[in-house]
Amino acid sequence: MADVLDDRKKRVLQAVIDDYITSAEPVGSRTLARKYNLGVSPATIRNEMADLEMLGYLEQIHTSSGRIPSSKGYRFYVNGLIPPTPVSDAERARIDAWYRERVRRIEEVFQETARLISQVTRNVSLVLAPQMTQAAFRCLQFLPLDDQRVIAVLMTDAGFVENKIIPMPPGAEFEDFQRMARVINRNLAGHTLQSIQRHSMTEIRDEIDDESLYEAALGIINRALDESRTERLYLGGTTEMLEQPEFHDVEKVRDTLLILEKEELVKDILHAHMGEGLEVTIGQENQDSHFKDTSLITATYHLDGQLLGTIAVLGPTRMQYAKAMSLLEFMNTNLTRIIHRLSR
Amino acid sequence: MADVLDDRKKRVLQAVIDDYITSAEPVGSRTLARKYNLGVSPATIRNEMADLEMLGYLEQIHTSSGRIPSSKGYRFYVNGLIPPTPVSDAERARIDAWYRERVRRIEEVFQETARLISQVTRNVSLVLAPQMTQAAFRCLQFLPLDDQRVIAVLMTDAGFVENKIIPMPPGAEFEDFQRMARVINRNLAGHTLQSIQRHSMTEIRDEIDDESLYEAALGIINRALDESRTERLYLGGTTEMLEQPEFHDVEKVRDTLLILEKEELVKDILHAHMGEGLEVTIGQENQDSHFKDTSLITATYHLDGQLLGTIAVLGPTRMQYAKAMSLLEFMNTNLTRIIHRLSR
DNA sequence: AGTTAGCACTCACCGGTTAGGAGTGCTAAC
DNA sequence: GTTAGCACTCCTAACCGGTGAGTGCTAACT
Repeated sequence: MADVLDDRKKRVLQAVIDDYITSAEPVGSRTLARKYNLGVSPATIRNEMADLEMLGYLEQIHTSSGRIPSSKGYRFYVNGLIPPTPVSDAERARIDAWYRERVRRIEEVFQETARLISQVTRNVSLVLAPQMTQAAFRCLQFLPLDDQRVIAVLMTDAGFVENKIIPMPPGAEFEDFQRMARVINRNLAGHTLQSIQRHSMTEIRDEIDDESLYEAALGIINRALDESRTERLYLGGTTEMLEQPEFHDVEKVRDTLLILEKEELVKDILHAHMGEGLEVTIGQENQDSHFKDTSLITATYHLDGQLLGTIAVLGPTRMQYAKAMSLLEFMNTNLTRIIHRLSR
Repeated sequence: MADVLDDRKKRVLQAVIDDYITSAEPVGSRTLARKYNLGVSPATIRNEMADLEMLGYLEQIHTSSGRIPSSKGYRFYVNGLIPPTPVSDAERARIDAWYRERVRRIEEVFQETARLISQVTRNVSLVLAPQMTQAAFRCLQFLPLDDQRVIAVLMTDAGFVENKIIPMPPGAEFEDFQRMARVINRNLAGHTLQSIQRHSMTEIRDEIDDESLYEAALGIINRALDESRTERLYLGGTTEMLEQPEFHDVEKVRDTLLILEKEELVKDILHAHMGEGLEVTIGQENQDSHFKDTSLITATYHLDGQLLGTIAVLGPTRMQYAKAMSLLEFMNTNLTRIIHRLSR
């Protein structure tokens, strides 16, 4: 593998990619010579570009059109050529303001994060809220609503609260609910929601005499479990997407949106990329055939070392990688901070 | 005003609209004669169409293209010509199944209703969830979370529950919160959220000695008030929209989506149409210039005679009015039922 | 009088052709 | 190794004539 590009080839490749990312047009030797002072003539650049194409870093739609970067080209760019683009102070301020202004409750964080990312990157963003299965059961309490109903409130360690209105079984007293709460709390406290399965529940069943009471408690716990099992996916920026010339064709837009609507599919894809920190998947590298000409940048974030979720940007392979990557990296740490602030 | 169309003119107008609604193509005299047995020759129909154009019910893009209905034409159609299209049993079943399968909690009703409407009508749907200002305060309760935090739970009559985690002020005991809850509940029970203003709150303030305790209680009540004041808007079917030939141009799609993203604007428009039952606004009739070639069908629904919200369909003027109208009418009554079922 | 057939006319919508331009690869000179 | 020159490719936009759907008008028919 002669994958060691000499310095000038790197400079040319970088110039091609930088230019194509902003212009979305195939870029030719003349343009490069004019806009980027590479110190050589168009003819020389042509030779270099021919070499780069031979090596697979560039592609040509047809003879006599400029070159565009291939997936391999972008890959090389992302791995080494990418210019450092820290999130500017202005942008940090904007992000802070955004959260301060819009996010009141923990549930809103994810949707707003999605909006924010798509606004800044002008691309579709995906936010996978953390699964709660690792969260610990803290306690279950009942509150009297009226003579026929009680409200069950379930809390987890991470500060998430779930509530449900339960009709009181005939003949039952509020006292009964409180007794049951004590039994349940004694048995389940500290367990992760995941580990609370039929197993622990049957033990509790034995302790509770009234069948319908037990059913009611089971209801809320199952609901909390459901909630914890189904991680939520938030999308943003489907409008931003339309600004990209790649999506000037309605067919493409529709295809992409239809995919994005298949929540399970999208979740699976994001799961596949869940790992340490930032991951960039470029065009061809995508397993899913629908994403062969889009790139996906994912970043996994942690909450209290256990819960984890993913934030991502999806866009055409011609994407502002530098900007998107640094933004995700920044949001990654930021998100943890925001959530902590809110759950206090 | 010679707006009294003779019977044949009505039949021709209806045929033109019916055909255009399904085909999206300007419709000519020959087509009409072939597909709808009007009992006359194309030439006669041509004369009738010329008359209808003169009267403003039809329009022509250019000489020698068929005619398309004008706003006035649609208006006449909606007011009198529209064929009765009750929601079919199959569709009712589908709707029922949809709710049963997807809606677990009251908060989900609105989003799912939006999805459902857009699925059936293949157009954008809008659902304005009811304002809670008319809901009555029922009670506020506190639950211990740990030694530093309590959970405040606020309930309203309609069965909506709001919760917030509150850090315990230093030196305060859980007992203090319970005492405060009693004071608050005594003072506010039965009041509508709207009527709970600084007025009633100052009275409470006098009864509560600890400043920071009072602040905490104020926090949750204000939050509930905020929640009740900001009605939520749910959108559905932005993907469906793309299927309509009217939106085969990305520019149009983007324009429309950008408008729809301006939540306040959309809410205002919906408010303007809040009234009794079904309202249809066609193309030109829309105040907002952005909607000059779209139609909006709105339906106001009531909850317990007080809370009210709106469900709506937004689409090109060429829209299946009959279907959309009957669907909204059906959903209108259905929604009330579903919400009642859930809040029990 | 109302209806219909016939006909000339309009105009969007093709398929094919052409001119222009951007860009390349190659060759030969520097 | 670099560059100027040049022939070549191929996309794009504009032009053009034929086709067809549809109209309006007129004259004939019932």
